[in-house]
Amino acid sequence: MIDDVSLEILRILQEKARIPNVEVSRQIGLAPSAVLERIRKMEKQGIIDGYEVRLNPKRFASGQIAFVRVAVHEQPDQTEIGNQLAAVPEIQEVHYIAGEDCYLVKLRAADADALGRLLRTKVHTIKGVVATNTLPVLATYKETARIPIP
Amino acid sequence: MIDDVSLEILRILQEKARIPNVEVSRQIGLAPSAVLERIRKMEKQGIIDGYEVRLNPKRFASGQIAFVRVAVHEQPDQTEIGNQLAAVPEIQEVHYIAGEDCYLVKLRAADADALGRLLRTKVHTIKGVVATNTLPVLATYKETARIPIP
DNA sequence: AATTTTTACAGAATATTATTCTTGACGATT
DNA sequence: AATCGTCAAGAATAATATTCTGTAAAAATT
Repeated sequence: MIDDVSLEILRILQEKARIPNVEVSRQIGLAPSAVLERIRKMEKQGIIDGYEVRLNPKRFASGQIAFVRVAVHEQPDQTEIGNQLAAVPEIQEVHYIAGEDCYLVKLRAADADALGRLLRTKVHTIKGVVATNTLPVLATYKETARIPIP
Repeated sequence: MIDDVSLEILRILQEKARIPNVEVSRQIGLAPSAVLERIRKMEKQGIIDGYEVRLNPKRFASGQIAFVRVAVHEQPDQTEIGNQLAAVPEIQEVHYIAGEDCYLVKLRAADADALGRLLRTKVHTIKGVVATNTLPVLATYKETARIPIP
């Protein structure tokens, strides 16, 4: 369904989206129209979700990262709580962890105060949920995630 | 140094990089040449690090996510270990955690075997380092990070 | 305060690229 | 063999990027 040529296109776009189509076609040795066709197809199929700018976290950091473990007490619907957490703009990632029966949430907050406020007003207000363990990040060596723009 | 107009440009590119420059200029009501000038400037300043394709993790997932806590025993140079972890291609993120004296590493592996092999061959071979706690992810509700292409 | 310097932006001209359309080749299906 | 669908090349046209020049406002310098 997705062949080596399309994978190669994805690899190129992963490094440098926003380069012209002809440049991609030159790199993989295909006509521009053919490459365009493949890209449009993957966009339609939902494989390609979009394109985004990669910001330098050291030059453009709005707040510090923290990982928060979120425990679930009552669980009427597991999926529902995940979606509610995902809806909080400050929360970058929501993962449900095997074995630990909790979510691991990655977020950004300006400082400790903002983090506390965020947990109180947007996390603990979700029914049956409590943040049990916060891991503030001191330094980041590699991060490919989207950085929120204020 | 970075004003509201540039922030607006970043917001647009965050949602949809790879839209034409003229479209950006239309949305913020500025001439294309002016927008281009601002973008090039931010690229030079290192605020913009690049552009990448956003892949749909549900449609295009190569392996499962896992978070691994990596403890540091000997520490000749803290930064050096962070960089060594960051150099492993399968590792998506490397964060140094306050208070816990460890790294929190996010990675992707095809299955449990591949995860074990990865830890044995590429993590434990780093001197003074040991993976203490692996949190396999069962479900992900939100993720903005880069997905590795096989 | 006057002058220079820098910065931001518009507008036009040219170079480059995107997009569409047509065509042909190849494989699979009937 | 005929038909269908897929894939890709090539040409033509539409759209866009990029560069250049000029101008006005803001900073910096004297």
